[in-house]
Amino acid sequence: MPELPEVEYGRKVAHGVAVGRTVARVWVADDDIVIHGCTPAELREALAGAVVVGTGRHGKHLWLELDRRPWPMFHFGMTGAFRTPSDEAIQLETGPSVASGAWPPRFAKIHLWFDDGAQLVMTNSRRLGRIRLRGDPSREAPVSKLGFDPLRTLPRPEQFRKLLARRGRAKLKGLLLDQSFAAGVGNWIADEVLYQAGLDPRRTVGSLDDAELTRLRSRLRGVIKTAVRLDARKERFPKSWLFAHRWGRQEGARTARGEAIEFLTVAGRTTAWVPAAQS
DNA sequence: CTCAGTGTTCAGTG
DNA sequence: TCACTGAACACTGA
Repeated sequence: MPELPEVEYGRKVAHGVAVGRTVARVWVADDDIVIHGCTPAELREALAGAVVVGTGRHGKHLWLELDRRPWPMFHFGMTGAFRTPSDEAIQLETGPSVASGAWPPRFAKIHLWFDDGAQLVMTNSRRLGRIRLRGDPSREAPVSKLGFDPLRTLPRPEQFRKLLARRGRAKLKGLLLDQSFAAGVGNWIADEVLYQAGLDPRRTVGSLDDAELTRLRSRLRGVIKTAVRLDARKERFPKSWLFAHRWGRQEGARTARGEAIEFLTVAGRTTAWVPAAQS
């Protein structure tokens, strides 16, 4: 479920392992779905011998900055993660190979060795992730087509209002999931934000009054900041959140406050919400 | 065996 | 033009 906080954690892992180091060895999977728009050989050549000088992220995309172009960029899709040999840390991938701590992990798509012996692997079991090469990731598609990144550049209230003015007919859930509006929000963040803001996911943007609009913006920031601060470790998320109680679509599921959780399909996605708290 | 669920894109509809 | 729906993508795990 990599949404913005999980991807930001991936960036942090990559930053710690790679920045300031030279790529000593590269292995790339023979996978022409995940390796997208270039060949495995081109990806290897771009990386081999390069110095990693930084990392970047926008929404759910992240990339390594090298001392030469092009740069590799990564999207985890529904199941990807960055792994290191020692990380019992965050398990974005699930399954027996992860539990067993096998190294290199199953579903490895790219494996980097650095000059100090550190390693970094991107896994992607369901192959909806992508690895691309870009001359300037932040200024080219797909990143250039995305909206604001709520962690780095959440618009001021006035600008936020302007962005919403053009989307009056959109449902709130659909708006939040639209990557050209807010990059990095996925299904659980959208539901969490709407729960905390007390808004029905089926409401339209145009129906919001000023107070509701302020709550939406403020909870968007709050949920993402908290999840990022906790390194996307879900077991550490506040128990007051909808998050901990929504999984499994359990009949009779309730929040920590005892409110009934119900499920809908909105904007094509399973939506958990709390009728007693959202209107 | 079936099916839900993750994120994204695209074709078709209103 | 905008937004929605459903399908497709690939795969695991319940």
